[in-house]
Amino acid sequence: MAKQTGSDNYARIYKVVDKIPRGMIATYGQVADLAGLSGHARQVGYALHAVRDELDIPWQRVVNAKGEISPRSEPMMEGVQQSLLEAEGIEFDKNGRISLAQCRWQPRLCSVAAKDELP
DNA sequence: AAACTGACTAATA
DNA sequence: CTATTAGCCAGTT
Repeated sequence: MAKQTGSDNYARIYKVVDKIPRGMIATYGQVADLAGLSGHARQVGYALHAVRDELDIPWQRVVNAKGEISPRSEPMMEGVQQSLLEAEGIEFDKNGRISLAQCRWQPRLCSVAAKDELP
């Protein structure tokens, strides 16, 4: 088919992130994998940066592989993500780290159903 | 059009 | 634990 790149990948990422239940978190790599972009964790972060607040994407539920909030370019957002997560019931470690083993979203129960329309 | 940058991950030392 | 290397893709200059 014609050009199906760029925004198409973003759409999957938004879809997956939007599936993350409240009180849980997912890593960039995980989102990328669920979006069918396994290995493209970088794109996930990039897509989330472009999503802005215009959409209802819970970008705050996406953290890096260390279970910590990644340092972003905008210092004004510093601490905002953590506050949002805490408001959802996420617990942070003393180092501002989240217990992945405890809050990691495990898409194997019945979520993620939406599936993707691609092979 | 080429080069650079960026909300990443994983492996290796 | 830190440091380094490699891979990935899109947007900006």
